[in-house]
Amino acid sequence: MEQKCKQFRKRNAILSCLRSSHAHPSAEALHEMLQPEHPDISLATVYRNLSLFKQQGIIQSLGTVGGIERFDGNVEPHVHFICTSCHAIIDLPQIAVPEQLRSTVENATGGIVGECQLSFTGTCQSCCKNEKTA
Amino acid sequence: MEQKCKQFRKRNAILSCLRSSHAHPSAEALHEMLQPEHPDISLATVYRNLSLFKQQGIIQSLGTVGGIERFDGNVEPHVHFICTSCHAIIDLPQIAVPEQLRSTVENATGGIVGECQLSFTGTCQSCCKNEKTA
DNA sequence: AAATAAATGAGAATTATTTGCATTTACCTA
DNA sequence: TAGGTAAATGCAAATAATTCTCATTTATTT
Repeated sequence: MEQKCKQFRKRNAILSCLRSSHAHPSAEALHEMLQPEHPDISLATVYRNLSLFKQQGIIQSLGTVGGIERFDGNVEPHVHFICTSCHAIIDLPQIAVPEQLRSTVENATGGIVGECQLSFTGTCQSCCKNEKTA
Repeated sequence: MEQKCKQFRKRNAILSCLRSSHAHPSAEALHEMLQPEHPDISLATVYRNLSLFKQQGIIQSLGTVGGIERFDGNVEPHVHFICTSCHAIIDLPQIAVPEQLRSTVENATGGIVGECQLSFTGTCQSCCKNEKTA
């Protein structure tokens, strides 16, 4: 069956792939995830569109982990746990982002606050296990 | 006057330069800061030693800002404000890092938490002013 | 259907960081 | 103090993630 709306097919594929992932993928990981359904999307297009989405504020960058930029399709403020061993990024929805500090920061700096990022780094459960057995 | 201990002269110079800076410099910025006193330190040595210090836990990486890694000689947990316009990083000692959440995170993930990073991104005071006049 | 504008693929270019290797420097011991 | 060993460094080449160029394709508008 043919898709009705052909506009931005690849662009939409990239966005919905990111949004449906909980892995906070890199551009390359996203590209690989798209392969089965869209083997004709080039890596450059993934990068280009991620850039665009970021600029539009419909996705967020979590910064680099192990030298590679990671993305999140969920722009609601939420906390992350980052495993420094396997570079997994896990959401921590049970913890609140201290958004109320926003005005404190603005008063302290005289600037304007956009985002607030709270993250914990460490060793994830499965990497802890592997360390034991190793 | 000759320095008494010649051991690790360059290494120590790099570390104390980072420690005495409030700018959270990149490797290259640090290299430039060292030029007047130590024009013979190569950029590779700066990178190498920063890597070492990080591994030893005596400095911390703040991740990349604008694609460039930034370092902090202060390993005490503290909050940062990052200007997305000029890439300045400012300490916010008046705000507490929610260290007590550490155990909550460990319970939620089953992993082990090392660091806790809280940062705010936005536009700093001087960049706000420049936007107005521009 | 033609014209215009936007999106994409492929690969080259860019650039921060890392690495190999020869050299220098510091330390230790006889 | 001289000689041997290990660590640290400079330089330049290598690496690798990301960006850019440009020709081509795809969509939209008239």
